[in-house]
Amino acid sequence: MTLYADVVLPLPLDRPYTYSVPVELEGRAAVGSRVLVPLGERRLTGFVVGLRKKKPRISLKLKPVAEVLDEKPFFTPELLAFTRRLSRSSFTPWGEILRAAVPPSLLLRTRASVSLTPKGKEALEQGTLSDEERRVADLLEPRPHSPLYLERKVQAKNLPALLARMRKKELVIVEKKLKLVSRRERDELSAGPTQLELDFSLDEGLRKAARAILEVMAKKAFSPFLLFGPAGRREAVYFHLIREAAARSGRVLYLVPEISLTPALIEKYKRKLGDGLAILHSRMTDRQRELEWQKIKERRAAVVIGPRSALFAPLPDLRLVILDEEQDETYSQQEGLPFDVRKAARIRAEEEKAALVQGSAAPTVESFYSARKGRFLIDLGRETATAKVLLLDFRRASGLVDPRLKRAIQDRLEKREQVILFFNRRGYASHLVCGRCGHVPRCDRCDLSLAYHKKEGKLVCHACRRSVPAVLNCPRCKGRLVVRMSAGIEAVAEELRTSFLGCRVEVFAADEAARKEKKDALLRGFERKEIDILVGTQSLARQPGLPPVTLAGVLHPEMILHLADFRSGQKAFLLIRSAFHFLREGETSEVHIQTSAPDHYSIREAARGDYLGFFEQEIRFRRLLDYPPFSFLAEVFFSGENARHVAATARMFVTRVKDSGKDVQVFGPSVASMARKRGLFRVQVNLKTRRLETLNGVLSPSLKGIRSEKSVFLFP
DNA sequence: AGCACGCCGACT
DNA sequence: GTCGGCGTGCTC
Repeated sequence: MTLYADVVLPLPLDRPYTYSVPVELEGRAAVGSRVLVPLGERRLTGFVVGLRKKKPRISLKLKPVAEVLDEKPFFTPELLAFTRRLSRSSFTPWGEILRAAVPPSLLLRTRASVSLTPKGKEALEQGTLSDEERRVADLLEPRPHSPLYLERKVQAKNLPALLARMRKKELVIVEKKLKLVSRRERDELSAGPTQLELDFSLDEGLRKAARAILEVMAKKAFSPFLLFGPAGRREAVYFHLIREAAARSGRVLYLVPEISLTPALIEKYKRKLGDGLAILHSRMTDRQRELEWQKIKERRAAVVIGPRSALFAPLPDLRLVILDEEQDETYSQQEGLPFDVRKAARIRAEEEKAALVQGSAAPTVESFYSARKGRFLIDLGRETATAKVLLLDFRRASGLVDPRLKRAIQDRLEKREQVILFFNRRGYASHLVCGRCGHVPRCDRCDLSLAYHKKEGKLVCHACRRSVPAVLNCPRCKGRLVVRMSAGIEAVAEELRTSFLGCRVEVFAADEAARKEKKDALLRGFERKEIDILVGTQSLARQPGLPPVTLAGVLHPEMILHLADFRSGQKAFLLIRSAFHFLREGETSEVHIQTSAPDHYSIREAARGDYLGFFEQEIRFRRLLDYPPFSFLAEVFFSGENARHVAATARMFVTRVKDSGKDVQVFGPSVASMARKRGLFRVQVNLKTRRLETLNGVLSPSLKGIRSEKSVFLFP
């Protein structure tokens, strides 16, 4: 009786393919194995997700598995189940999730290689080739290349077709060669018990907080927790839990935002955790990643620290998943596969029957709400605030920077201290507007109004970063374009330079910092005290390793409140709180918040450092307007290069949702506010319901068969 | 993802 | 008339 294997391939396919298992491989093929299988002309690595004796009903003659690549299953059943559920919940094919989970070097596959035939060589010498053919032949004359390489090098519009023609004429041959795994000798490292040298003191309060979590870990059951409190105390609890887990040979996955994984932090963790620590992050080379994987699989790591990608760490016997800085926005809106790290961490913990410990000093409102309701909130207390906070009511002030803030800056400058100011708008003035017809120049790709950068005399699209020289006259009516004054960081910098002559002021924005050298130069300059005042957008707030200052200013955080986003209150709160992270410890440090909405609770409570105060009012607002967590919201994004195509897809999706007859409110489609990548059109559709089941019931069928790039984010 | 097939406009 | 653009569909 033949054995059949259901294999998930690392491609955007919606179901596994079935292969027969040759008798000689039967003993080695297991659920979770990597296998090399034929697909069309290619051979590639797939993952066995099921084995069965019965032949499936498809009438195809099944191809055999070519090779089993592992002695022991590559994925544990838990990890496999996790990726399957993640695939379902993120509407991403399982194979794509698996591909993202694995170091690329572990996915062998055939690679096409194009080489010139003797006949082709002859034709090249005799000059009987067409222009395009000759360019290809020139490249192939010294040695074969991959079609991809040719694609990059040859300026041909349709290279595959060109190659097909050349192949027909026998000018070239295309071979599929298997990229071999470099069977390096295994680094013979002792796989003995991992030694963690952990000795952390934990006061009685924290010890008590950790006890509930330890109980769950001992039972090997899933249970969520939210550690609410300052970073230092959270970390103390984490390390206590890690030590306890290690003592029972349990393993820990420790997720942090990408940004906070700085070399300094990695060093700190290494000091604390020693050899038993594995690190996974995006800047590693394939080889490094592979080595860390090996280490984790071979049980030589007790703790894995990393962002997003560490979610897939192949830890055996996982007892604890830590998700620190739970509120961090990059957990949901990062590049790559469209899933929310918070949701994914929960699924992983559920499948592994591990404890899930989320930590934050200012959790997302949804998370805090459910933690309190579900009684898994652990309050670690507040930090005693040392900094002085001033809320500057800007409604009657003039200029860009409040006179009171200016006096404070003056004071700091005299003491030779540095200042950081945050202002969440780039450039000089936001846009140009025609004085006659009211036309505003917009980006023809993103449809956003173009920002006017006075210094460079350019109009810049803040979504796709394209810029065009600023023009003086309206392209429509030839009327004169005037600057609509709404200042950005450049204007602020200019005002400060005027006010404080000889003062060194620099601006820091994501586009400004696009060139890494420039970004580094700015940061180093600030470190060396060559810059007195740094004015930056939100991207500066995400910059690790700046030297602490004694005065930080936040200008107009209320601008965030105008965003069409139900989380804007939380975002404003977090922006203000992020300024506090740049302060030097001590009573002389100050934060000034200059705002025209000093009475808004997000701003007032952020100034007071009162998360609970903020939460109570925000949750009231959410309930009033029926936003998450009191309703269920799906934000669906469609993107692609072809605007018409993207729009048509979105419209079809909306039609399907409306035709479903389900009780769902539909908002959109509308142009998404920010393009993630250059030149990609993004269209957004929001759905709102009272019941989660309704949302799930309508999303899958409505997205069925939509192959263009899409992402779905669910709230809460 | 690759890759083949098959259908319409512009040029050897 | 062919070339060559790209939308559509298939791969166990």
